[in-house]
Amino acid sequence: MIETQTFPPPGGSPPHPPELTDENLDRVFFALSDPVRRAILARLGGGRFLVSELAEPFDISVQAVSRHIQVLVRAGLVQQERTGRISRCRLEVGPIYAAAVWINQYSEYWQAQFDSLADWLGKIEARKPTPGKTGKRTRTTPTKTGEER
Amino acid sequence: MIETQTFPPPGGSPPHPPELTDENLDRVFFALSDPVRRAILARLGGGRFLVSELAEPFDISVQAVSRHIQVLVRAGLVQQERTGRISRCRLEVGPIYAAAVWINQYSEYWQAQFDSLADWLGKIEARKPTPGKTGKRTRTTPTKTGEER
DNA sequence: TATATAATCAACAGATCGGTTGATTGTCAA
DNA sequence: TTGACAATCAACCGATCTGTTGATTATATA
Repeated sequence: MIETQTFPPPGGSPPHPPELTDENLDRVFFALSDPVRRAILARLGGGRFLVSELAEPFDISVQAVSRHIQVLVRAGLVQQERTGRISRCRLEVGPIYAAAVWINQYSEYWQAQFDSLADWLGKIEARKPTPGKTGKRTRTTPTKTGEER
Repeated sequence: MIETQTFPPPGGSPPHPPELTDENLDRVFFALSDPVRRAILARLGGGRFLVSELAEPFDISVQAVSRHIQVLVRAGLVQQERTGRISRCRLEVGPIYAAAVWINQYSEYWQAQFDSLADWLGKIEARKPTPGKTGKRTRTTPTKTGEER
């Protein structure tokens, strides 16, 4: 049996990028796996927003967006500051940074095939829009009862 | 309403890192959100493995692992070569690269707080183990019926 | 040929996800 | 005080997720 491995962050070092525990990675990657949540993060890249403001672009209820935000909060990707009846949300990039660290474990494998990330990022810099927005919810993970057999 | 945005890859450019469509990102991030699947990817970093070999370290059935692998295949992270009754699995890093590209959209936000990714990666280089292994399945996304109220 | 093996398919169970509507809580303002 | 508003809670529904066991398919092999 493979044992749990927590991949500790380096000694004293920067502020505090979250630890790369399995649980943290689960929550972060899961939070990123939904287009609505990614769109919310993209909005939050531009500053702070109320829940109602974040909900406005979507066709779903405010309650549904509120729960998406809670998923982001549990993943550490969003922090909420409650003042009175309003709740202002802001982006917290630490977990994204942690995810980047995890992903870059595989950079050695793609270096053979692709440009270094920096190179490709440099190439797309020119046409770079604001971070990814999204559209309708179209369930993307196929149904369990197989379709390609 | 925010419209779907596909963030096309640059002109001719490298081999073919998968497009950053919402659907692709959904599948890739979802595939990465499970510790068993991440452990399988880590194993596959070391070469090609049979399904039965990949299943061996886990406490779950071969069938369950087979379905995890199918999730990885649908995300484009694993390719299977069937020869006879055996199916050899290998890592495909294109989608991980694509995920890295998406994540690096946020690098501008973490540059203020943290080291550049390259810097931190350099720091942990010394203690770098093989990519993340995992342990038991402990559902990490909490139950819907709220706990913090 | 008969049998063991690799892998998947199929059906099921229990938990979770993502949406809904309605109620509740708490704050602001007329 | 009363009412509007921001946000969450709560219960529900249908679909999906992850595991199970048993059957099936297809290939090796004794």
